[in-house]
Amino acid sequence: MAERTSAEQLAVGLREAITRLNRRVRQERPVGDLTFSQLSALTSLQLAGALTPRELADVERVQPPTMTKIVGKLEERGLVARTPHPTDRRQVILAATEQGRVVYAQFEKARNEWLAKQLAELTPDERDTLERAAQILQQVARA
Amino acid sequence: MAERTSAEQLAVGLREAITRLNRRVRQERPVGDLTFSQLSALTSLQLAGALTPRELADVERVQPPTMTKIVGKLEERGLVARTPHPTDRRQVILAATEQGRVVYAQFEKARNEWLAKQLAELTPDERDTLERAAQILQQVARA
DNA sequence: CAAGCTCATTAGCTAGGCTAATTAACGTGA
DNA sequence: TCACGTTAATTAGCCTAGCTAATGAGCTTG
Repeated sequence: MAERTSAEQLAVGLREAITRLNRRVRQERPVGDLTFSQLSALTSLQLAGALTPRELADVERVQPPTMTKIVGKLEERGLVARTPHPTDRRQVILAATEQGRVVYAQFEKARNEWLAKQLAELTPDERDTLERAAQILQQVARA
Repeated sequence: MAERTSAEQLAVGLREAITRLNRRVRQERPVGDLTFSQLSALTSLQLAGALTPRELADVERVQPPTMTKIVGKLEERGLVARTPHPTDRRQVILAATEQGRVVYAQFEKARNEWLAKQLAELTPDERDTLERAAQILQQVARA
C-alpha cells in the first residue's frame, strides 16, 4: 500500500515536472521553418537510420495518412528521401538526406542550448541525480 | 565516472528521456473528447484560479486569437465560464466551472495511471532517485 | 490464380496555430 | 473635455496536423 501511494504521488510530481520542462524546452524554438512534428519525425528517422512510412507512423504514434503529409513536407525541403523497398514494391524506404542530417543537428543544438545552460548551474551532485534519473526514465518510456 | 558527464551531454540524454516519456504519457488518452490543448488550458486555469484570455495565452505560450478558439470550445462544453472584469470592461475573467473541475480531475487521473503503474515496478531506490530528480527539474523549469 | 490482406496514398473533415484587421474601452495630455 | 494613442478581445483568413474512409497497387495463400 505504501509503495502504491508513493508511486502515484511520484507520478503526479514527475509528470508535472516533465510537462513543464518540455513546454519550456519546446518554446526555445530556433529560427527556421520546421514544425515540431516535422522535427520529431526527422529525429526518429535519424535515430532509426531508415524506416517505412508505416514504421515511422508507429514510432511517432500517428496514423499513416498523417505521416504521409509530414514526410511530404520534409521531402519538399529536401530533408528526407523516399527510395523503393528492395523486395516489396508496395513499401517505401524513408531516410534523412545529408541536408536533413545537417538541419537536424542545427535544430537539436539550439534546443539543447537552453537546457544545457540551466544544467550547468546545478551542483555536480544534482547533475548526477539527473543522470541516473534520465536512464531510468528512458527505461520507463520504452515499456 | 558518470559524474564527469558534461552539462551538454546530460542535456541531450535528459531531453531525449523527457520527450519520449512525454509522448508515451500523452498517448494514454482517456476516452473523451478533450484535446491536449484544451486540457492544458483547463489545467492552467485550474492552477491559477482565474485568468484573463491574455494571461492564459501567455501561460500557454500561444497568441490571443488561438486562446479565443480554445476557450470557445471549453465554454461550449460548459467547462469554463467567462465573466466580466470588475473594473475594466475590455477584459474578461475566465475560470473553470464546477463541471470543468470534475472533468479535469478525471483526465488527470487517467493520465497519471499509466505512469504510476510503471513507477510501481521500479525499485524503491530508483523511485527515490526520480523523486529527487523531479524536484530538481521543477526548479529548472521555473527558471 | 482468385480472394483477401497489407501498404501507401488521396479525399475530406476538425482542431489548433499564426498574422492582420476590427471593435470596444481605457487613459492621458493639451 | 475630448481627441488621440494604447490595450483587450475577437473576427477573418490562412496553413499545419491530426483523424477516418476510400482507393489502388502489390503481396500471399488456399
